[in-house]
Amino acid sequence: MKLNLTMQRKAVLEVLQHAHDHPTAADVMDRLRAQGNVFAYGTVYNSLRYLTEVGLVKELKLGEAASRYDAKMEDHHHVVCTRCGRVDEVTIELPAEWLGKAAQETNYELHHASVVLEGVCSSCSVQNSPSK
Amino acid sequence: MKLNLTMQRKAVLEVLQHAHDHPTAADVMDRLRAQGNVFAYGTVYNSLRYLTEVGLVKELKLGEAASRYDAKMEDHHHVVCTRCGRVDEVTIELPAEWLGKAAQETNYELHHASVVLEGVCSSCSVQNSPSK
DNA sequence: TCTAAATTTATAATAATTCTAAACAAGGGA
DNA sequence: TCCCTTGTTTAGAATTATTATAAATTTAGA
Repeated sequence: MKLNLTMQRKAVLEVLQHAHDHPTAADVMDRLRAQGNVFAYGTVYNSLRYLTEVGLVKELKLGEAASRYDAKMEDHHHVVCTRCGRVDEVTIELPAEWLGKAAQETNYELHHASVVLEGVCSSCSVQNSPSK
Repeated sequence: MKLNLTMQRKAVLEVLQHAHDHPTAADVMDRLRAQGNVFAYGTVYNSLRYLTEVGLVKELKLGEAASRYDAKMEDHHHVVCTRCGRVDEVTIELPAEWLGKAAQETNYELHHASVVLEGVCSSCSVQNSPSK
């Protein structure tokens, strides 16, 4: 099964590779449009699915409505700012020891771990606390 | 602001308290129906939101389409079986040291951490490996 | 070149959830 | 008690993200 990168798939991949954030499918669509590539919605979703399947991008489900996509393939975790919604990356790895304990507790054969942290990012915490 | 537990909210809460799994809104709806409580969908969602806001239940976003709800309030993490979709709990806590490093790396003020592990549960791994 | 398979497209469909407006209920004064 | 305000439930419409469908198009291989 060899890689079949059509021009639309290539364009989607490039958007993700040049992004320094974590765009949703709609974001990807917008950025393609901005550069003159008008594809059908289905094509963008299809491309994202294809690229995910062949392992060129990763789908992030961070508990928001929409999935985000990421071309950076090293395994990493994420922090979401509860004030502004910004998402940043956490590159340090979960201690193997902790994963071992979790596997033992649950009796699962673990394949993957994903941590979503929540907090307030530095720019939001500079502004005075919310009134609420 | 005092607690306002209407009978529908109470019924929803009770379903969650008696559940030993992690029901979705639709599951809650079904269980209510099964016991003769037919509420509007909006009401179930409303109740779940209210109960979450006052801190009696927790909304779990595990990367599936639908949110799951849980009346168990101690903080804990989850494992999802990639074969059968079953969800189990992980009660061990993330090492504070790791969280500290994450806070340092990201420069966030962290409030909450949620880990979603993926793997194969014991009953699925007993059955011979999938053909795929 | 011809054919079969894969892909794109536009659009319809689905699933989970929220919104809306009307009807209802409850509680606190006058 | 009656009235009024406020909050809640209800049914159904609306929204959002995503997937499915079917026709048209492209691609690759014989």
